[in-house]
Amino acid sequence: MRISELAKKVDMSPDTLRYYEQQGLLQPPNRTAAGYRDYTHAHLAQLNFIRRAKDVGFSLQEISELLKINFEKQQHSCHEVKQLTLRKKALVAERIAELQRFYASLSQLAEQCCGTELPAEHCSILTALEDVDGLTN
Amino acid sequence: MRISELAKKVDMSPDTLRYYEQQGLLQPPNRTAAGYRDYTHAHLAQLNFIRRAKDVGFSLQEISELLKINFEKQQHSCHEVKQLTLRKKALVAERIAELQRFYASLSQLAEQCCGTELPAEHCSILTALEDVDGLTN
DNA sequence: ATTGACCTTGGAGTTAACACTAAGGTCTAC
DNA sequence: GTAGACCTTAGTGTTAACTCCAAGGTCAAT
Repeated sequence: MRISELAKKVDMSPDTLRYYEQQGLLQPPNRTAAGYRDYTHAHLAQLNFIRRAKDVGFSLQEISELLKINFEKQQHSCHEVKQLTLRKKALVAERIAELQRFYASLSQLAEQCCGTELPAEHCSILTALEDVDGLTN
Repeated sequence: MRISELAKKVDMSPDTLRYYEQQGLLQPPNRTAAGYRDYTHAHLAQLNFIRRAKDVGFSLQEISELLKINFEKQQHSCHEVKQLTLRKKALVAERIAELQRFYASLSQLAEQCCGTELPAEHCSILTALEDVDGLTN
C-alpha cells in the first residue's frame, strides 16, 4: 500500500504519516525498489490505534508510551496502563476546572455589560479589568 | 521605576515586560539618559489590566484588542466589548465540551481495566484502543 | 517521449508565550 | 576603583503537532 492510499484510509495526510514514523509512532515500512514506502495491514491497525488514542485525548507522547506497552504486552502490567490513563484523566480534569473558572468569569463579565451601542466609556467589562475590585474571585 | 521593580510588583519577569512591549501590549516607556526603561504608574495599571484579562482566560491577542478599545473608549461601543467576551466564552465552552468528552472516554477506559499487576496481554484499555468497537462514542 | 500524478528527503514555517544567552553598558556601595 | 547587581539589544530555544516547500526521482498512460 502506498502512503497516500493508507493516508486516505485513516483520514490523515501523507505528511502526518511520515511525521509519525519519524517520531517513532509508526513502524518504518518496507520500501519498494524505487524507495517508496510499502505499508501493510499492520500499519493500518497501528494508525487506528493512534487515532483512537488521540480521540480519547492522549498526546502523541503518551500514545508513544501506550504503543510501547502494547508492543511488549507481557513485560507490562494492567496497573501500568491504568495509571497512565488515570494520570491523563487527572490532567484533563485540571484543565477543565481551569476553563470552567474562565467560563464563570466571562459569564459574569458579560452579564454585567449592557451590550448596547453606547460608547464604551463606562463599560463594566473594561472597568472590571481596570479596577482592583472589578472581579469576584 | 526600573523594569525589575515593576516586574516584581506585577509578578512577571523583566523578559515578559519587554516581550509585551514588543508585542504592542505595553506602552513603550521613557528612557533614562543611560537608556534604561523608566516606567510610570500608568504602566503598572496597564499591566494589571493585562493580568486580570489573562486571569479571565483572554489570550494576548485578545487582550491587545481589549487594550485598544480601552485606549479609545469613545470610538467603541459596549456592544463590541461584550461581543468579544461572548465569543471568548463560546470558545471556552467548546474546549470544555471537548475535554469533557475526553474525560468521559478516559473514565470509561479506566473503569473497565482491572488495574492489577497481571501482564497487560488482555488489558481492556489496550484492546479498546486496538479494536474497532472498543470505545462507545 | 512526455505529461501528470505520485513518491523521496531535508529543512523551514506555524502558534503562544515566553525563557535564555551572549556581549556589552551602568550604577551603587564599599 | 572595583565587585556585583542591574540594564540594554538581538537572537535563539522551547513545546505540540503538524504543514509546506524545493528539488528531484518514478510510474502509468497516451
